[in-house]
Amino acid sequence: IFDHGLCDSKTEVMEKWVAEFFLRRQQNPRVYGSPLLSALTPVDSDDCVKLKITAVLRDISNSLIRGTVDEGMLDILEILEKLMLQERSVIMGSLKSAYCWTAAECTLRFMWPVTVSDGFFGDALERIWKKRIGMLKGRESDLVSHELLKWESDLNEAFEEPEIYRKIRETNIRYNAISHLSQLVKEQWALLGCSSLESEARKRLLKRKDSRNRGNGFGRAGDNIDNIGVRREGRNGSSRENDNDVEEVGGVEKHDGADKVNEQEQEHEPSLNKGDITVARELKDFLLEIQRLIDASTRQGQEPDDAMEQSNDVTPQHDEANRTEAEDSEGTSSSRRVRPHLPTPEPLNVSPLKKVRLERPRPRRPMKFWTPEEVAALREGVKEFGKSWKDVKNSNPVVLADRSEVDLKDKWRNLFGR
DNA sequence: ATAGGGATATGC
DNA sequence: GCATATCCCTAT
Repeated sequence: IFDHGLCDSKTEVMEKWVAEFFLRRQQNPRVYGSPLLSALTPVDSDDCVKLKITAVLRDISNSLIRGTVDEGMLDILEILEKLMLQERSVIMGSLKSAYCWTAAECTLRFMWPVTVSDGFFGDALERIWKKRIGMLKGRESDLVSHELLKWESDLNEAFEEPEIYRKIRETNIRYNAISHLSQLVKEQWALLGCSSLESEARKRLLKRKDSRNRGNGFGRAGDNIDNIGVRREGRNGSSRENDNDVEEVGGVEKHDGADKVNEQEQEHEPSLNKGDITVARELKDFLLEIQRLIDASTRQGQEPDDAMEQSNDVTPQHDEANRTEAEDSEGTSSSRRVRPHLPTPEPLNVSPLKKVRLERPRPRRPMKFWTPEEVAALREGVKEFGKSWKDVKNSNPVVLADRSEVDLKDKWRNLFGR
């Protein structure tokens, strides 16, 4: 930072980088995007939009981890849409679908009573579909998709027709909402690419390499460098969820064997490699230390520490790694790494010698003939999605509520097959 | 997840 | 008994 003469705004830059670091850490569902951002000094530059998107994605991920899909999620999705508009990028299909199914799920929550009149379904329709989505329509938002309009009409119908109400009530909307949201998050993380810290590290690494090469008389063309940087950013960014950033800085050179241009050069410069890894490791230790402090101050009165450690981190490997490194940085200054101890896995019972059926065969589901309406829905669906029965069912979940994907396939077979 | 074979229900 | 529709099981 100092080298780049950014002293004036150095706090801001630092804050942004640290914020970005925390927001991108997957194993940390205790960091909340919007509060973290609002705690920072307000800056409104272009890269700030990127940071805001990162914060929004963190919030969505957190909600998904907790398993909550509520109207707060709709708020977040609307914010994401606005941010995308600011970035002048297109509103993607995944965002539209996610919004649509989330809205449906939010309405479904109020359909727990058996009949319409007993509950708050009417209120939900009013609040979510009339007011909220009415606003979207008002500003001609791209979030208003065909899918969304279809749901709107289906739900309005359900208000009048008890039969349709029942069918929607029994549809597993939640599953669809969650998968669309996951898909959205995945796409967006990929689109964001690598973190500021990481791209800065790459820039400086390449710069150093370049100056060395010139000294050695290799003389790689200068324009090469930018190309390499850009290309890598794209590729890495799209193939990755969000990992620990610092680790990546250290690993930039290590797990990068695919890039032929650099492969040979690396072997000639082991010292550069080593230095960078050391710096990255130190930085990581510092950040872990900071995080440990934050955790200690936010976790008061929530749960006993031990339980926290185990329940919050998703994978046991990460858990172990974090703990040992944290101990290193606070305890003795030796760089000795403690081997993780993992429990011996339970042996799986996979003997193929005998396949016994423990459960008695299930009673056959009562037969129901296909109504012309259902057949029409099936035809429409196949016209649009082909033989992707999952999509066909989703294209009209209300009419096809009583039919499984296999049923659709079977019906199509006896309509046109063989 | 999907395709195909097969079992069971329905209608004549 | 036969044809057709629906539902179930399982290999890919």
